[in-house]
Amino acid sequence: MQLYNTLAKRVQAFEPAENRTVGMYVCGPTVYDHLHIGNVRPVIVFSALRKYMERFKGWRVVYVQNVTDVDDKLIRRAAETGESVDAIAKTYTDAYFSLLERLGVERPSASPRATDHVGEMVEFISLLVDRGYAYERCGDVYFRVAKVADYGALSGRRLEDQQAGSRVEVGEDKENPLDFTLWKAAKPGEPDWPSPWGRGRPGWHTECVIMSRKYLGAHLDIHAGGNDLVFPHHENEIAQAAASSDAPFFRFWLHNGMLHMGGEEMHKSLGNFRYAHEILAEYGAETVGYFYLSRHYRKPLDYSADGLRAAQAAVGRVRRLIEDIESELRDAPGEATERGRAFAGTIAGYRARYVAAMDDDFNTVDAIAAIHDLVSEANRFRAAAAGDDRLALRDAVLLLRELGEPLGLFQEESATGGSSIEAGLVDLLIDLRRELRSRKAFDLADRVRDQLADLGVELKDTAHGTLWSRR
RNA sequence: GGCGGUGUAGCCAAGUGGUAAGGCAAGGGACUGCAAAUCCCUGAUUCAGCGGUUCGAAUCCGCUCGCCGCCUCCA
Repeated sequence: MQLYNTLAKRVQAFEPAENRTVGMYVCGPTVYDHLHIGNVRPVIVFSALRKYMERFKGWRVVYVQNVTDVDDKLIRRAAETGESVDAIAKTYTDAYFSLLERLGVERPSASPRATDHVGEMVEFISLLVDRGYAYERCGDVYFRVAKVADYGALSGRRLEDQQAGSRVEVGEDKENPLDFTLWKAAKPGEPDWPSPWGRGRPGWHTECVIMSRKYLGAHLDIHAGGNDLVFPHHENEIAQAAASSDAPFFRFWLHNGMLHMGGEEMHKSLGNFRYAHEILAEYGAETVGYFYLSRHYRKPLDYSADGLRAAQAAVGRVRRLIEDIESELRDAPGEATERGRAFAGTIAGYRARYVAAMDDDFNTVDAIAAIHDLVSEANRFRAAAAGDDRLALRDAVLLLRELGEPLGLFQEESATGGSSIEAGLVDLLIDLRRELRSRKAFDLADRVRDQLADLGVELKDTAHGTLWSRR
């Protein structure tokens, strides 16, 4: 498949480096608060990419996502609330995993925490100091940016330009304003660890270098995150990797666009944000997922209640088809007819379109369009076909579920199947109601339908029987 | 100042040289005891504006205008 590589600044063919195994590292949360709906975009997008690679490309994906559990924001939060940094980190790490579950997103293969790797980071920083790429000032250690020949290659900027118009404060004791902190001397009361430069804590950029190498080994295929991380975070990772070893670092760098609200980028500091768990509770995982994936992942996405409502309606259209067909045909016996086989051949074309779209820089928007065209095709067949020809509609449902799977869509079980008491009772009422309708006792028949609706069960009378679904 | 993104129907949104996908909303018709759903029909002579290249441009080039971002912690 083809993916846009920020490092190359163009779309390139992507293949796993070896053994059909893809190593993917996605920058994870700093656990000082709940995620807002902007933070959740890379979570949804890149886990969908992961699933697509697993299900449709036949690759094994090792998906590593760090948890940053020590940094300035956590320390500030601790000072504000009186809780310990550890307690805050635990609270929001748990909240994060709970959110993943409610989003229907698979857990990462590994979720290494920064605080579990401080020793390794100290060793790493020592190596950089030994090699002349880092220097100590008053207990802080800085990375010497000017020593890396192609610093700025990822973000497309040159050191000289940055210095000219830079807003960076020169203060501190940096040799160069762009030198970044590898190790911070601890102030009293802050979490700290021993190091050759005194007690302190690691800077942010180092953990990803250590952890990606440790957990992905040779499979440094893809490093992903929001495009606000291109500079300085990812640039600084690359610089450290180059300074520490000649071994190659990540080949592909993928970046998602920012979520906007009211035309501006969403930020905690701007106050224009909504918590992800609140939106999720309001609309459900399927609608939220559809909303994100109906816009190309590299472009900015504007949050809006209208957009979520449109997503909800669009998802409903597909789900209705699935529910109706399963309600009508799930237990129907019979073999595929000739006309049914022709239909199955037709819908295979939509699968091909979906794959082509997904392979083209993960164009979920076109992939979803193919799904909608498949739904239209199936609806037309459904409106026209009779008898055993209709059995082929089950193939459409299987295909919809297959195509929806990487996207986290259309996986929910219909309520109609199985042998639950509920299903049995609804079937019984439908049976009785059919009798009422045949005797033109429409007032009673309507009462059954209305009262079932109040209970959350929707009845639909069609030429092929009465169908039901749960609302 | 440096670097980058973006502007497509009422709304959302694909499409980067071959003659405008898809969704939502809206209107008309069919079907239906009614309802819901579904089907059919209705939409951009046109892709911010102007100019250029080309047999051909939403797509390439130039200029103008609007909006957003990175260069500082940030998904």
